Amino acid sequence: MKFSKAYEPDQYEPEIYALWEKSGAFKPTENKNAENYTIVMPPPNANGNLHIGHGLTIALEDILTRYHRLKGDNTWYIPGADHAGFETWVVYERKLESEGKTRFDYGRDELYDQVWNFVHEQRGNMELQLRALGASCDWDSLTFTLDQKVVDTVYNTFEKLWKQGLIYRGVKLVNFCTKHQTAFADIEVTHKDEKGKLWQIAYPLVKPKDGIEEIIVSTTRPETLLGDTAVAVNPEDNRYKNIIGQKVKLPLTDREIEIIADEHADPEYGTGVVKITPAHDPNDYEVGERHNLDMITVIGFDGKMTAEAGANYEGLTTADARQKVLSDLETQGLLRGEEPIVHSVGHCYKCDTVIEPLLKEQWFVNVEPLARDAINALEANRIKFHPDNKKRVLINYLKNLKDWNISRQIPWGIPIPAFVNVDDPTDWIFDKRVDQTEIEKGGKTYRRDEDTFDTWFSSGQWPYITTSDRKQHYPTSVMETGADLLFQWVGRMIMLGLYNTGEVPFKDVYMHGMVLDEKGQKMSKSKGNVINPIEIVAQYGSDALRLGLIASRSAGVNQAFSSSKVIASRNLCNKLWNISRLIQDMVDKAEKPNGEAEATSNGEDWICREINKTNKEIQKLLAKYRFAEAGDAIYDLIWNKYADWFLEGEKLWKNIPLLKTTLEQILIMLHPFAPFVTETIWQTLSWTEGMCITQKWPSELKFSATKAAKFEELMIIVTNIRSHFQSLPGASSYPVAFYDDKLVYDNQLLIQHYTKAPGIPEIKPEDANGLHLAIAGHPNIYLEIPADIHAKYKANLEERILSLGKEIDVLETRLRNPNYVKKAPKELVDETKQQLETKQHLLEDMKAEFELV
RNA sequence: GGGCGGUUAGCUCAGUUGGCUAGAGCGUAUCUUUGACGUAGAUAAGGUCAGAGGUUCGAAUCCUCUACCGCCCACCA
Repeated sequence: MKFSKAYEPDQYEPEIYALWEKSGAFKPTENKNAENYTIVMPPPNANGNLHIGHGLTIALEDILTRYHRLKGDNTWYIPGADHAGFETWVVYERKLESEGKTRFDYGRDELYDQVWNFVHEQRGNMELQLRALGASCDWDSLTFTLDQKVVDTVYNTFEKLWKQGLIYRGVKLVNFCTKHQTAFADIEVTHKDEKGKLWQIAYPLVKPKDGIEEIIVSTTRPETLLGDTAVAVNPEDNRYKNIIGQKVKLPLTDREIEIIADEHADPEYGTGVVKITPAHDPNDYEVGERHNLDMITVIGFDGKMTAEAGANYEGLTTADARQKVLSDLETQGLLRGEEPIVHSVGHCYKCDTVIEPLLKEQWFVNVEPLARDAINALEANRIKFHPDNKKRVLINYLKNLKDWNISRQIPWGIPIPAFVNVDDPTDWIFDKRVDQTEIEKGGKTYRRDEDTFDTWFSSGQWPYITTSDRKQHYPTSVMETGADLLFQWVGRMIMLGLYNTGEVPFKDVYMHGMVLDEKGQKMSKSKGNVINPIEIVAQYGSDALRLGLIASRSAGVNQAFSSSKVIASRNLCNKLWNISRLIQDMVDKAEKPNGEAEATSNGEDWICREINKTNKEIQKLLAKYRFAEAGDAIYDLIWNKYADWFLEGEKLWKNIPLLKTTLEQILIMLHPFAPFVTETIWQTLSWTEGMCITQKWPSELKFSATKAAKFEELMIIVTNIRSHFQSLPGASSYPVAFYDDKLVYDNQLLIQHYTKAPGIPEIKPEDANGLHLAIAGHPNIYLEIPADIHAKYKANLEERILSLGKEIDVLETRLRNPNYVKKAPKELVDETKQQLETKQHLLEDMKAEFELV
């Protein structure tokens, strides 16, 4: 390969990825003396496309992976693919719908096979996209969430929980989507504020007491009245105290229900009287349990009124039933008013259907013991969180966690291995023969439960399932995922990990925030503001996307996508490409291109020092997951130090061995962040061997601290001269005269090269004239400028004297403060003194100059 | 109702044991047809670190309060 003028990522990226993959570089090494480093990828939807959030996920995880691989750890990045139970099901059901079919046209096994085929036809896209993002994961270890080993582990866990009595079947109020015909966990329900009405309805007392003939309840859902089994008032509410225990006649029915006392009724709200419908409201359900009330189901799973609602209402939708109930009450004179209110209503997060709380028999996990262990582990700091505050948030959540409904009524998932006796609905057994709808056991016939597991029940076991072939990699090193998955995923992995293995599933948790659109809005298909990572890769390159995504981003915080950062990153790749092109050119032209890399000039010592510094900094920052700062550090090194100063100077010196070594070090250090361009360069350079991905992390370069410091002085001189050249009228360059200055004397050529001054003449002190440069430590440097320009310069000098005076005041005030001198660290005080001294000298020089001009 | 973030340059944001002159990218201004790069180089302008109070020799950073923006959880008859 040869270096073209500009780096064009799309020409190299696919080949480079193939090179890595074929070479086996993604496989974990098994070096006994090395540490194990393991990251499990949050499995993306097997048949979906990656979104920008995946871009960030992969960038962060792959930086860690590549860094630890370079450091020599046995590094294992485990990819996954998610069957995405409900998500995929929704997509498939839509497909059925478009074909004029419904799920009820098929049996469960048939549907399962259909979706399986559907997913496998679509599959592979996501995996290609992961490759485009550069994920250096071990593809042979890819685990699909329906793989046999997943199912086996999930069944073992279920059986263990079952045997220990932590699994129970219960009738509870569940969040039910009548369109998708499935229940949801509380966390999966989206609440939205909506305008509604609060109706007042009179319930007549059966036997009027103390002049009270009726009580008025407030409700937003009149249709549920048909399922009322009590009316509640607050026990402290004096208005109703003496009618507690009385009966009221439930309108539109022939039932009589009791007035009960319960804290749930808020005397401040509405009339202070609440109708209780245990079968259709979570709070009422709790009241019902406390008071042992009947639970009458008046709304069915189809979203229509049941027979129990009465012949007048049976078969109506809830909306129609509401209208009818209202008009019937109106007719009977029991409707006493309505007022508009805003209240929050639960919706299905996929189809937006209003969630009905319905009574349903489901499998539940008793989470109390699991949560307790998880809380203990968290409080004992066995897992470190980034950002730290997420840990407390999680503990808080776990403390209030309710039992976990793990049944879902969708065919696409892991079947629940439970069977019920056909003759006894309370006789459930655990059995793994889920491929049969009916089994025989002990002379009895059992029918399979048609439900599948909640996705999080299986993915909550992900870390130990995926590492089962290399058990030394469990617990994993870090779980990196989106902050939105703290409860549903991270929390469950910790609970189930501890339960099953006794160990925490990972040592660190790093949670990234959401990637918002450029205006800071949440991305969504409906808003049309979605950014496709693969398009960015095509346009700017995979490395540019990564660097751009991690730039200026800190843990746990939602941040806007910034295309300017992506462009800046693309430019960095191009810069590095051209740096390499220049060095390759120098190598090609060199007479003796080989030899020991050694710093032989101030600038070389300086760059060695800076490379070492950046090397240490990157290590320190990555250990703390401070990706953005690590990226900044390497960016600054490459662009502002290596290219602008060191390489510019090397155009004169051409220390080929050092150029080669320093370039290699930079390529390796940047490789985790920008794998493609660094590898492409590595493969293109004439002298490098092997692959960048499998190099060793650079060791320290030798340098002289004194010489490095000298170069810094030189930089100040150069910058000062350049600044004058720009600001002086006419904006041209002038000879730089000096006397009695060894640094300038030794570096005349270099100064001329950096400043483009027409000459650097050494003069005698008595010949000194022109513009005197005020540079601390270098009092004898002059710009030889014409007299008229010199005069104009005076005003500028005056300003600078004033501002320097202010700086000196600040330092003096600080030193005059006895507490500062007493309490601040000595080094700091000494440093301040030193600064003051140099500035005072400088001021004297400038004042003297001012007199002269 | 409970909790968590955020408020720093025109824009998007960094800034973690409190300590040099508060940084980056983009944008802006001026200059540069330097044979690595114009996806470039050089120089520069631009900040009462949301507001008020406190702790400290010293606060963008720690504490208290306030305002505004965003998110999460619970509840909403």
